[in-house]
Amino acid sequence: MELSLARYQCISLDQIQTSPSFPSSNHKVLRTKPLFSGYCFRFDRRKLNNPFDKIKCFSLEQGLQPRRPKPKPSRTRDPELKGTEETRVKKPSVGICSQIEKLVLCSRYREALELFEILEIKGGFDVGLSTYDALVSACIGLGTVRAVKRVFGYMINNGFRPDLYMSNRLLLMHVKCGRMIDARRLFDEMPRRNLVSWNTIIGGLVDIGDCLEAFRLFIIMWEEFSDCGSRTFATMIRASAGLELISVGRQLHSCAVKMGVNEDIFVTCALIDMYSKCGSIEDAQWVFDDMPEKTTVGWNSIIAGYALHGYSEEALSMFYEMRDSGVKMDHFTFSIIIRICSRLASIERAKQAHAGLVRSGFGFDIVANTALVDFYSKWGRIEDAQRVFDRMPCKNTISWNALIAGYGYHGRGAEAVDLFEQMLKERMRPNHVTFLAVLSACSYSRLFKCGWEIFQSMSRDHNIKPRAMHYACMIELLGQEGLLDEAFALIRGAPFKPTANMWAALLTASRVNENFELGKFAAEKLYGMEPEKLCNYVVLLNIYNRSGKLKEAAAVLQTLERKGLRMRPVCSWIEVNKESHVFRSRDKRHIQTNEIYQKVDSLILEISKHGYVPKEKTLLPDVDEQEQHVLSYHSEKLAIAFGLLNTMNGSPLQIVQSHRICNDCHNAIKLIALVTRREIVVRDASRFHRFKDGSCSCGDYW
DNA sequence: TTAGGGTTAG
Repeated sequence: MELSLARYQCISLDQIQTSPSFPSSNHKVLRTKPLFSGYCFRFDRRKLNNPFDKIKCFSLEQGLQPRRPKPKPSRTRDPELKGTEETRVKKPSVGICSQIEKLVLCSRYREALELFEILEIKGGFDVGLSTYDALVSACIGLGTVRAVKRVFGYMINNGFRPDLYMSNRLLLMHVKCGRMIDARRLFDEMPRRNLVSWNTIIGGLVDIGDCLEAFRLFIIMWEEFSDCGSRTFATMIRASAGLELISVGRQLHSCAVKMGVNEDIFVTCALIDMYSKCGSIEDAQWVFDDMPEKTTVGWNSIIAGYALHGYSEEALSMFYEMRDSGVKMDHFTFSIIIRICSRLASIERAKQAHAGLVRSGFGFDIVANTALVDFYSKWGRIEDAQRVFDRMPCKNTISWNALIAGYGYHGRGAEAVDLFEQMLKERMRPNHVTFLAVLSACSYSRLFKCGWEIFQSMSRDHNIKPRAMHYACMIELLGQEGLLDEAFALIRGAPFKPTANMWAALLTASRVNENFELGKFAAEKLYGMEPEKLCNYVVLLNIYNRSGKLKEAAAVLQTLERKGLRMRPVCSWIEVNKESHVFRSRDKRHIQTNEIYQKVDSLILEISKHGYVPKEKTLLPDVDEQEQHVLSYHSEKLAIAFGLLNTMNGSPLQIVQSHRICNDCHNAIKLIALVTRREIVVRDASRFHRFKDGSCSCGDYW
């Protein structure tokens, strides 16, 4: 592989610190000299300030020579490489210990730990290194904190002093079971460390997302060993991806080439992933094309890369290429494909992926099943989502979050809250996403009291500080209750600077409550905070238009034109016979316009018999009398009418919208589904828009 | 000598 020197220039810690994912703490810019600069890896030695004062400047040049074979280790037995004698003066327990070891060999970890209970209860047994090693494997296999505490506690109580090998195993056990604080303490207290110890702790730091600390340790490690292998490179490339720093990743790539480890399969896959996560799918493709033998992980990485960049069709065609090449698919492949289907709204392909998942023996995989729960709930099949969830043999917080959010999307807030309570009863720890899901569900279903109680319990009972999105949910909830003063007070009382999302939620609340002054205030805040963001101009424009401030609206339009920002009126679309049909409110461009309008009129008449009364209140002070009529021809109703005219009786309709559905359309569509006996699914093109603007009246833009 | 690495879900 040829590398251009010009592409692999200079990284420095200040680049890391200015990356979007770097925590905005008080860390100073410490290093202006590059970590790696081209092929001349030399640094001035100088002392650095806190918090990295332990890092001394170092020279990488010796570490970048082609790898020399390591000298053979001495055959002399190192006293530290053997378990201490203290472990050998106890009661013999050969039977139990060998049974534990055999169970672990068969991956029957739970049973092994059940047997270990006998040793725990009776105590005083002679437990050998191999048994401790097996118990560590059992803990890693199960991944439970309780098992780690039991095994580690037993070792300490029995005076076991681990050698370097066992110290590394214990370190790994803590890392893999999510006990990073203990792992770090163990690592810091290790009398001797080798490359395995460093790789283990650095890998753990990357796993928990502390990539900067991983880099800090990597630098110290390099100073200590002047060497590292492909394992370290794979991990550090992953850390660059975590920090979204392509320049760092490129330099590591350069180093890997120089050290001859770039063709290592782990390094290659990490590079593909790093390039795609850092925004360069072209580089990812380049590394992938260069792979001498394309493995399952390689394919997974490149497909996930395309999906990440929004190239869902390309990702699917790569998936078909993978399938045709005969490479085995794994549970990662299916998880990625299900997510792509979710984006493409392709129920047929998702069903095929679901069937493939089961056929390939990954039917119980937690990640793929969670992706399925998310898919089915987003696409209007909450019962299917519930079924998949119920059949999952093991669930984690993410699985629960997917289902709770699903009930939320469906306006079934009470069930979402019930699920949340059930989750707590089952001792599953909620995280900030759980609260976002349940608070959004409360917001959609207008469960004010419930939402407020859950919001307050976040920090009180679960030690989770509410973030801006949680505040935005609460502002929306307060707004729905007409409590605008309280909503504004919540923004002012937030322990951080109000974010655009929070102001956007207040804006929506103001519009719903017809408080134009507060709405304008919130919109101008938004405008001031993100002057380059199109949607804020659009929100402000919509506000001005609706309040009849035509001069101000014209000024916003001029600004947009000057900046070259283009906006589109809100719209809905439906796919019929593999062709998308896009509708705007009062749209009359479609070839079937007359039929569509007649269909809408007949539908409105039909659902009126079932109690439908157009009741969306307009916020316009200067609304014309035709507004009620306009409501009938909102884009989603036109799309549904078109769908009913052009699809078979009984087949489901799927409508996608650029915006959030209004109450009137929501009520009308529910009744249309009832009278036509059709399943109708309406989905926001991006659910992240939901706090931006609660309206879908004609004349709005997005 | 053993042990440490890459891709997935909300």
